[in-house]
Amino acid sequence: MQETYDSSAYNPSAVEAAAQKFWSDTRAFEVTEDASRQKYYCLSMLPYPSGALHMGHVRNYTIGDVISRFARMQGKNVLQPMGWDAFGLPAENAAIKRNIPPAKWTRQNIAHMRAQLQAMGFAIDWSREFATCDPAYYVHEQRMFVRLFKQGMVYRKNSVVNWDPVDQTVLANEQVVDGRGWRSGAVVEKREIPQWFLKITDYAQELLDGLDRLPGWPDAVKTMQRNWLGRSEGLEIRFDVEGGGALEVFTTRPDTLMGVTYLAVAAEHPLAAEAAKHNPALQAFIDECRQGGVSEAELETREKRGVDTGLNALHPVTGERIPIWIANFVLTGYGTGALMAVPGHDARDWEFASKYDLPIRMVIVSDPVRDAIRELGRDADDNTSAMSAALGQSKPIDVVEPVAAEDVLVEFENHILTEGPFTGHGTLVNSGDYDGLDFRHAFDALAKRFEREGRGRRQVNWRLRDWGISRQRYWGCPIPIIYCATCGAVPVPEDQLPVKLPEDVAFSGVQSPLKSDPEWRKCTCPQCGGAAERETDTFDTFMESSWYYARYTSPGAATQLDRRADYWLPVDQYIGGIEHAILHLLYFRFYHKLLRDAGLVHSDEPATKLLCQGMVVAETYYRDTPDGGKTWINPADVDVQRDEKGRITGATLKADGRPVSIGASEKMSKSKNNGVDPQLMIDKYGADTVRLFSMFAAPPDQSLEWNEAGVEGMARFLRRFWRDIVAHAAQPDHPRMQAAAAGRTDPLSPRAGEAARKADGENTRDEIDPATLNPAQKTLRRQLHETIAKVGDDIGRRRNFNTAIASLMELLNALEKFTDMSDAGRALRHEVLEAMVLLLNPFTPHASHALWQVLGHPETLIEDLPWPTADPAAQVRASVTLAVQVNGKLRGTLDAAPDAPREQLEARARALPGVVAAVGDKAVRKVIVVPGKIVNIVAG
RNA sequence: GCCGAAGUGGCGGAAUCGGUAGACGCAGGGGACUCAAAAUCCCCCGCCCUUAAAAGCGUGAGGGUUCGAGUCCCUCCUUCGGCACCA
Repeated sequence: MQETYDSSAYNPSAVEAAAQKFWSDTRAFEVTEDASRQKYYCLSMLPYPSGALHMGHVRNYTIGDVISRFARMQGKNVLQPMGWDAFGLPAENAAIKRNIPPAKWTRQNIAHMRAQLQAMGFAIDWSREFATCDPAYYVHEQRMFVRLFKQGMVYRKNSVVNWDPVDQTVLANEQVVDGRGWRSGAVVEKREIPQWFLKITDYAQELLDGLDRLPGWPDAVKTMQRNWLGRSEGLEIRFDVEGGGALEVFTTRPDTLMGVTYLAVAAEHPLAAEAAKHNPALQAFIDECRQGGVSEAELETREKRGVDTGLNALHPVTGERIPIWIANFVLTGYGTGALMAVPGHDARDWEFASKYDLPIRMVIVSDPVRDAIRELGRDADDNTSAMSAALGQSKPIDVVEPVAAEDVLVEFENHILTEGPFTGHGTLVNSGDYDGLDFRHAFDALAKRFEREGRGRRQVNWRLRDWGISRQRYWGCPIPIIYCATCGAVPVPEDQLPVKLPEDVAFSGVQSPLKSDPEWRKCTCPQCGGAAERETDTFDTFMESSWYYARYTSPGAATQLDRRADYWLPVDQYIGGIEHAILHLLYFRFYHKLLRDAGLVHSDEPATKLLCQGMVVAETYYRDTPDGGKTWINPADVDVQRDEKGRITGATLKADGRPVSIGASEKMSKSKNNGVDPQLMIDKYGADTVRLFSMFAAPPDQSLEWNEAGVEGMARFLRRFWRDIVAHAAQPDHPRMQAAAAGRTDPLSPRAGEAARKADGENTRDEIDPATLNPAQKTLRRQLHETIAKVGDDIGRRRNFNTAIASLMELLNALEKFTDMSDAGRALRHEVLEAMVLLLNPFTPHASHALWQVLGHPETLIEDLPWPTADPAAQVRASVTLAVQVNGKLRGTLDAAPDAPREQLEARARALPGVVAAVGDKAVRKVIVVPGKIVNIVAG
């Protein structure tokens, strides 16, 4: 490479262009399978091409890039691919707003965002790139669907959606705001339509068990998935309905059966419709329940309400009549759509019963209450309590303090009736033959009884529901199904796939072009040859994002995957936002098992390690508007005022100098106008500075607050580092620079090279001899090797990039204080700077690419250089500082050899003036010595 | 409502296994350099009391365990993420 920039001052745009050109010219990051090397597949969640890169993307892909480059410097064969999650709702919205076909809008966005990713310098193998809207991609998805259809893994059933009665269209949950359509403002209705489902519940147990074999996944994600899957063991019990019919309910608490005081069914339950036939008030309530959206958050936060149907069920044990209510919190499609309510021992049932004055019956008692009852029951003559009698008490003995025991019981009962339910496990009371049993025994006894009577059975229930994959939208992958009047739903034959989505469409309204075009759907039945119609629904976009990771391994394959997948899979490190903890990551795991069962992959889980990064937030500023709203002002347009201690006292708009209000730090968004455009930051500071700040400002799993002053701090650090290296390399007689030049083959531009080329290079290749170093040199060298160890550990094991960068800053601070210009001093400085260039490379690859050359090396791919190794010998300390405490409070410190004996440490600690003063004339009762850490003297 | 996280100086954060709370950076104060500014460099910087030294207080709130708690346990508060059709 000839001189293209002046190396004396740091010029990010020239440095970055040169490095990127080198990577691109040498195809540095294109990889192939190599059985001789350890593979490393580092994957970041693929972006939705929304138009431009946002800070969340920058953060996500920088994390992936740091891990990828680090892994490659450790000698691994690293794959880091990129693609586009191209189908989805925003393209349809853009189409309506801008009058541009979704396909065109999407592909324009991809082109722009690809260029932005390249400007960030990510080490991506671009040869594997694809967009999920490419027919060459989704054809395999359609084939897989047909395969699953034939296996019986797919079925069609009615399911409820948000219906906008004005726009006559199905709305996404996101498009329902306060129960109304976002565009029309009409009150949304629930509507049932037939949809396709994938039997993810067949894999529920495996998805649950698999979590235990994912040590590299965050516990929070695994817990959320466990709870989402929601395995519960219980009984399904049939309640006969008075006058005919029956209701099936599922309960995990059969032990509370005798406490059932009402049953509740969903408004959509057939029994509700039956009861409402002659009851207008009931019908009105059912109609009311139809209003509003279908999201669980909306249903669960709604006020719990219900109406008595007037129908009664018969208790399966006592035959007692139990009222049946319709309740708006009973979800149809979960379990049986009906439940038994036990207000004494369930919080929601209790709330409902209190509101509608339904009876509350206590049938489970805690252990202390049980003991009190037994105490009372010892004297059966004096005791008429049904509960204690029921507990099977026998031998009458004198009760020492009957009043105290009675009080416990009364208090417990009162608490349930007035304060709230007892929801724990305990002992059954008021339960006839089952009195005195615990949860397990009651469960078993009732299960046996109902199984014998044919009235119920043990059952495992899951909260997880099957995956509804139909969407009533245009911009998605067409579902390859043909509807024939005689043959029913028939999958499209293999040789007719893909069913291509027409891309050149007018999309101005709310109706899908697939549905409004009478021609597209016309076809013939593959079975009988008669006239038939295509499915006009498309797949949920989670379908595409569930297997893209596997397709990256087999670019261009005619089949969905080929043998190359076996080399790369599973993913070694997956990185994405925590917002995907449940849905995407569960579908991703599910799909991998489907691929496995089709023989396409040979592992059980798609990714061994997972990192969920936090959001990118920024401060918000606003002014109140006369109509009570707020005008949000971008942080870039605001000046902040501070007092002499640096505290913020106010903010003003740059344009008019008048005050603006300061809001909270929130996720960057259009609505709060607090987004910072990564492109502006790259243009102003360079990609390396942007990368460095986004890794330094917070650990990856926490939210990151964007702060431009902080970005300037990173730019300062890089300029200092640059300047120090240039100054060091400019010393014409530098011994190590000569050594570096000796091994060099091509001419280099930086002026360090000029000096280096003049040197003869002889007698200069010696390593530093640690034995001859003076104390200051030893200290710096120790810090260097401690830093090497820490940076590797922080990146590789802890994934704490912020502390890795902090330790590199500390090392540079120490180096700048090290002014030793002897040969040994300069050689040591050279060792430090070379190591720092390599250690910083994952974060600032462009600067490292250039500075490596300034240090006298030929232009090379730094990722192919070995990661520095820490020398344990260099890290040995002659002495350590121990904290000395008296009663846990710090009273002094002392320096001692790391292996100093306990007695010596104790004696020296007790002699410290601060310790003497704190102990005073108190007796020393105990001394705790933790070698290398602390001495704590317990006195008093 | 349910599930999962997080709360530490003026700010972002550090403290990795229960062992000196505040590394590193930002902001701020003081100084050097400069005709001046920018850039750069040096010093200070948790709160409180104080001339100073020293003491005291301090990790959202309240309890607990421990020689010792930011870290472990219990209760509560606040904020954030998810809740199946946003991606």
